[in-house]
Amino acid sequence: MDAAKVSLRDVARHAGVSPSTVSNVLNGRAGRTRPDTTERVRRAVRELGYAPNQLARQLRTGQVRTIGLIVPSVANPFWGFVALRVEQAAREHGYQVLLCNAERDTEREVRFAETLLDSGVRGLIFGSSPLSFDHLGHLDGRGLQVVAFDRSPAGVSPLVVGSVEIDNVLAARLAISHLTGLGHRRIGFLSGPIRTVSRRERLAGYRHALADAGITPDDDLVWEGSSVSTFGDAESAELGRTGAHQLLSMPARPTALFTINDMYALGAYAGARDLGIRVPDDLSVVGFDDLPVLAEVATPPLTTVRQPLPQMMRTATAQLIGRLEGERSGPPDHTTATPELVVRQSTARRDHHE
Amino acid sequence: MDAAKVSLRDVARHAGVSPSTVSNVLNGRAGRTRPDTTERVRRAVRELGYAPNQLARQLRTGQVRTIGLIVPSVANPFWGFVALRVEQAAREHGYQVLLCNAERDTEREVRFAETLLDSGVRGLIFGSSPLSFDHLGHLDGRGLQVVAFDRSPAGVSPLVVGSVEIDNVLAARLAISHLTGLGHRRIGFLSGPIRTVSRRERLAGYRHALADAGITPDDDLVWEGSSVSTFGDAESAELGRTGAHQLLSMPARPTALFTINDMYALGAYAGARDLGIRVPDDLSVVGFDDLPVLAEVATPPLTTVRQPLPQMMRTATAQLIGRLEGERSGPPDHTTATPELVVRQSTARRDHHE
DNA sequence: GTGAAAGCGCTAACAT
DNA sequence: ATGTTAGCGCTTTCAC
Repeated sequence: MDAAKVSLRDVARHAGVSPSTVSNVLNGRAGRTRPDTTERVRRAVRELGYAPNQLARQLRTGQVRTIGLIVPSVANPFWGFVALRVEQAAREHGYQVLLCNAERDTEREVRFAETLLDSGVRGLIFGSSPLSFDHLGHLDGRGLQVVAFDRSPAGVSPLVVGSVEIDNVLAARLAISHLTGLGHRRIGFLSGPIRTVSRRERLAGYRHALADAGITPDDDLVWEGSSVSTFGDAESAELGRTGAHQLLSMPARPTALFTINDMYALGAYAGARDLGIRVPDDLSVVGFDDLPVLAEVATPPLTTVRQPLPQMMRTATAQLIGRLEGERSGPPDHTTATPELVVRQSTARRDHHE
Repeated sequence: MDAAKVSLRDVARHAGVSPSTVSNVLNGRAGRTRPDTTERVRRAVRELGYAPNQLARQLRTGQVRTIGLIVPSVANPFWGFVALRVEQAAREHGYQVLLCNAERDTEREVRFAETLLDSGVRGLIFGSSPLSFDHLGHLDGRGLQVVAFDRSPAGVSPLVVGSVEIDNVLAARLAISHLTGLGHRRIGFLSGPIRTVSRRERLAGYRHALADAGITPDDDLVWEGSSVSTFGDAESAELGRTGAHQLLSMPARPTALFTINDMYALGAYAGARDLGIRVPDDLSVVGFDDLPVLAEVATPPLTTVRQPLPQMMRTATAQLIGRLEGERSGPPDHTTATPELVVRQSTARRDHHE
């Protein structure tokens, strides 16, 4: 009854068969054994409460049904949702997910990758972070396969077997043309360090869209906060607030703000409030991500750009597992999803109040 | 250079020594080897880019420097912060953390526990969830050790070697007496399913504090939402909104709301707004958790009860690892931390506007 | 101070 | 249809 240390051998003895038979029965290769033997083994397993030692199994087979998910910050609910989706998809393939919180720190990314590799994990999904995968270059040749999410495969590391992202340029255009359509001409761009591909692209999209509307981009309106804290994206909101303070204290202050994610937008709300500036009456705000519920319950409900997360994560996971199981090979798979603007109540016509 | 499949034997050969010597050098048992041998081995390791196979090591030693953290919902940033802290503390002891998202589902908890056990993990930290640990009873005897956070060890399972929680009764009293002190007499209690010890205790504290203020608790003011969605705590905010709708539509509606966590509070904000009820002018709201930044940037900034998370998680982690390493034994360790009320701007005097 | 040998629990050829 | 055997990569007595 006590499952303390029953090994496969114990089961074999108890059932009066050899270890290999037990192994065969347990690994679906029934049919290879006579029904009654199979039954005897099954019963022994049950009676002894046998649970296979995965360590031994994995050591022997070299197969580990686990993938790693490396995210920039578990404190940002966005990544919580990403994790949720990946885990869900992985489970459908019989895989487990190891969630690693890298805090946007390259060194930590490397350590995670190494540790996982050492314990047999061969597949990793990376959430957006540094520009390239150069820091993982030395891991090449160890069988590692990487799928990038929201992080272009630009570095073209041989490790990268796939990528999933949205069209960030388009996403930014969506946001900006919504704003210009409402008559805004001085639109701020609020972001943390622009060191990821996705952030670069969003900035590019912002500039293009402005130009398209006949507005000359003004770099003074681009605020790039630099993080100091080691505590990740709680900080996002904080940065959004600080950025808003600065941008809104300019002589010719912006009438609208486009933020790099919803946490920044929420922070910007607070920043505006601090200065007695009302959203959306005096200031329009567009966020990014459409954080489930949070964006909706915010005061006022946040207009934001949504990424189709569920499909994206499903795709990323399937790509990775496909590679791991050798069903897929050849050049990397790249998927680009289409963003969508969700208009709520944080944006209003500029002339509204003038 | 290629770290593909260098094993300890390869290193030994390369250095002209035996495997055991390499093992000794690598496991700190230097001093047992002559300095020059040690050096030779070290060089070989470097030259070959050797990385020990943890699977093999763990199989042999039975030691796995990994603990599991089971949380009810990674989509609630609160648990993200918990994870952050646990991981931080664990790292200081040289341990890794496996983050498991149980979605408040007992079956998933069991599966996680079993899977981890099968891969050698012996220590688990459980975030609040069901009332007891009965569902894990069958795992007894497999060497599992559990520390409960925000989840009383009431079930007194032999698995539980420690627990860390705040004084939830006191926490609720803090919130309620703040409110009664402001003149509120009809105070709603907004929660999801009251199936955890901590939620029960908060409800008890709410009732006591009311009684202390000479108010007869009215059960119509206790709203216990039932979750349906499988998507965890994004739902919290949703439930908060729904609950607020109901409570605020009563003939004699409450003038204040105490919510089971900050996500509910944010949801309640939205619910009130939907009905044209202003916070804090027409309705005071007190949350729970003090979600970093989110509570602060909310509109209005949220008055809430704070748990001293960093210390609590540090304690929980240390307790668990202490047990795993056999430094600690005997009866379970219980720690109760003291909550603190953070007053911001979501609460106001009741007579304010009457 | 160093090496030889056994074995952790499992699987997979290869017999029988 | 089942059993025998070898070995995944490591650690650890126990000899030398």
